[in-house]
Amino acid sequence: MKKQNPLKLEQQICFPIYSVSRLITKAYKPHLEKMGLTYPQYLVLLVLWEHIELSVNQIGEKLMLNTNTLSPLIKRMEKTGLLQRNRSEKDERTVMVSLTEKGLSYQSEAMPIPEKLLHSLLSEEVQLTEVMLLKDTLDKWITILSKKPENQSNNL
Amino acid sequence: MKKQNPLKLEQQICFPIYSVSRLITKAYKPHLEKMGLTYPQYLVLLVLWEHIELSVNQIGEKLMLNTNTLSPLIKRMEKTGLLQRNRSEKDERTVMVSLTEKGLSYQSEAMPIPEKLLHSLLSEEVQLTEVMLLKDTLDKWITILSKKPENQSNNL
DNA sequence: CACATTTGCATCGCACACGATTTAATTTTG
DNA sequence: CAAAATTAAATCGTGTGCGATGCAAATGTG
Repeated sequence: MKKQNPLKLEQQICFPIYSVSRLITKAYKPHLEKMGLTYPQYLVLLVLWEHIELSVNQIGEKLMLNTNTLSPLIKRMEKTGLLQRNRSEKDERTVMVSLTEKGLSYQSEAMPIPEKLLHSLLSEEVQLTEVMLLKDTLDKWITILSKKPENQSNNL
Repeated sequence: MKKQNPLKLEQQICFPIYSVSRLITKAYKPHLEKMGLTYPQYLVLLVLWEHIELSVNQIGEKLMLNTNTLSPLIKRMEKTGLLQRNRSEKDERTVMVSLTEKGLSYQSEAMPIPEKLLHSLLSEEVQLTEVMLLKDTLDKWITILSKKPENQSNNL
């Protein structure tokens, strides 16, 4: 009933999450590279399709990424013409990011991707309810895991 | 009942997995860096604690990583004295990897980590059964997702 | 209002991931 | 057995993640 050896790879919860995360990124790849996108770039587009304009920090909050990751990523996206960066007039420190026509236009092409991938996953083995349940569980975990970053001594 | 906009970040299953994966890695970090380990290095140790000796490819199969990721990673671990690399005598192409005394000795120190992190996650909100269920689901997904790598047109 | 602190972004360094290519050793085939 | 094909690692280039640091603008404080 109890775990015999907590260090056995098969018994760890961390490894499946790590692997599935990479496998899903890999599944997105063929669809995204038609648009010249990487998976994190696609995530940035997702939030910008929902918001006309966001600062680098605001994008970072939504994706839980810091500027040290986002700054170069956004600059690469600017270089490929997906978005534009503008210093805020109110606060010169802030860089506001907004999509170009090209970035906006990719929305229609990207729209069917998640559904398509979900469909190819669904089968007798995997029901939609299971996917929804998984998502609910993970969302809850995100809340818990991102809550205690300062409690270094005992956090997960 | 149905998804209204499949491109909404909150409705995507991919993003929670991606985020939880990174959050878990972050949770491991303070424990692992006491030993000077990164998370992928810890994974390599996990499989080598279960097997006296493995080739680079065999480690890659278990962790689903290719040699272009593993070769430098393993070399870094060799440099820090965790393991040794030896060309196989039977097949000069194969590099056999085995732990040093130091690499073996880290097992006892690493043993309590997964349990400790699991414990800090468990609460009224998160029951052990939920964790087990999540793991079962993810394991099933790994099987499905890693099955059709050549079917590029329609895979997830 | 001067000065210390905070904030937003960028940069640097390091360690993955991973597609693509290279090199060397082994196996297959004619 | 020699040439072709396959295989195991390594290498290269690009793009993340992320801790640490730097810098300039904004804010707080006396």
